[in-house]
Amino acid sequence: MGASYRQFCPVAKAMELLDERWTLLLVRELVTGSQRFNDLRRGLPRMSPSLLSKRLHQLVAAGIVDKQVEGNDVRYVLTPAGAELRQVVESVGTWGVRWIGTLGDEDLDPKLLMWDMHRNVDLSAVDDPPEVVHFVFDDVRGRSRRWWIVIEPDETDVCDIDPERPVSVTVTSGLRDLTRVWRGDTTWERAVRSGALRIEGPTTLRRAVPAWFPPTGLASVVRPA
Amino acid sequence: MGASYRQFCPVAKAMELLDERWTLLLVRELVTGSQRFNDLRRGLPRMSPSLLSKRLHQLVAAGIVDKQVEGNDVRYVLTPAGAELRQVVESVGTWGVRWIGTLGDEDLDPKLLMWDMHRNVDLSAVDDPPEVVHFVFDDVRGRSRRWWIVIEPDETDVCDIDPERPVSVTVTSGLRDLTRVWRGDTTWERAVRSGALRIEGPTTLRRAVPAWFPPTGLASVVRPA
DNA sequence: CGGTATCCCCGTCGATACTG
DNA sequence: CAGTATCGACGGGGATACCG
Repeated sequence: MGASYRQFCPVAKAMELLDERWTLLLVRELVTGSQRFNDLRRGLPRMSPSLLSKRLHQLVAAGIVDKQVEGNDVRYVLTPAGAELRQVVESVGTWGVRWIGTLGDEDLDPKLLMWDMHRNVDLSAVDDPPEVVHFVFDDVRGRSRRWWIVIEPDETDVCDIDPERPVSVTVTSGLRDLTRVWRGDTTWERAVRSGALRIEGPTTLRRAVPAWFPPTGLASVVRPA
Repeated sequence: MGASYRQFCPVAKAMELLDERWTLLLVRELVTGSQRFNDLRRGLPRMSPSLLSKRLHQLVAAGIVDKQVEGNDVRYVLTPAGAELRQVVESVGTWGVRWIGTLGDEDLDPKLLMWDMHRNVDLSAVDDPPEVVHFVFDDVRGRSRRWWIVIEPDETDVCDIDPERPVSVTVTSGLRDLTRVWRGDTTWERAVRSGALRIEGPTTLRRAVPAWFPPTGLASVVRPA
């Protein structure tokens, strides 16, 4: 646990927990719905497993997370106290999206982007699954250049190796461009229009893609003029 | 500035700034209205001046604070971006007051309590200033035992030495008891009724005291059942 | 899959003193 | 009042390897 501020103020008491590195991002993952250790890791790829383990213990000790073990199955679930941290995550995210527009190159991560997009696919918007969306980042070299998001009727997977299934649509762009679309800094439409992003495939499907990856909560936050 | 999380997520980008120790408490002070270096210090007594200086520089660099110098007069004022952090401070405080009820002895601080109370006096509720409220913490020894809050028509001061002015009301309690009242963990009325807190003076004034120190925003947050 | 164990470095923070 | 200077300790956390 972080050092005490020695203040009775509720903000101080809360921050003793929340100002530790990674803690609120872990809560964000839990709020998003991840419950398993390795799913949490995927959302926090730069966090070491030992630190993740430590933070989970701290959150359990603080009454924010409940560790539910059933045989081999381990799940970390937010308690009522933890669930209310959603308001904190949202207010922080809203502020961040409004006032920190600039992303450094080191903030861009294809794997993380694909992981986040795939878990937010709107299955109800996909008329005729399965669909396979192939992403190509034309400014990335190596294994992270090409990705496939496979949308089944009731689940979605992401692959970094060719699943060898018929591709419905191919999306080609710079990594930063798709990231900005996903964050809501711009729209699919504007990105396509400007040439930053290309969608290839049958017209109906091309038009449907944006609906499969709908703006998440923070993406629709109004930006300052 | 804190280390990068290497994530495009707005929550991560925001927390790179906000998860550093003391930062959000400093923002809280600015949101509360303090603008001068030494006033900020009073609200953050355990923060070293060099660290306060460093954090202010960081906030200025981040576009959250504007340093306004006019001759000898230096003021730190929130920018529009900084002002919007009020939502973050409030959501964190709301969560804290609801889910972290337990205060350690080390969280209690008479000087900080008096500083916070004196700056939140509701002058409009004081019918016939000046009034002098004398506080006695019967479980504290030494210089921090006795305090005076002097309410003038248009300003309020706090003293730890006898101002030698006629005392209107004397409030006697344990340090924890008054802290809990001020935080809204209990009410003036309940504290008096239980005997934890004693108010002495003319009846009219005794009855008026709670209105002079009205519950601040967080104090009125509903607690979980 | 679901974690522990270890190890060491580097940076933060705290304390204190001091200046214009 | 409004800060800067210095300095040392400590421990957080990053990396990596490993276990059940």
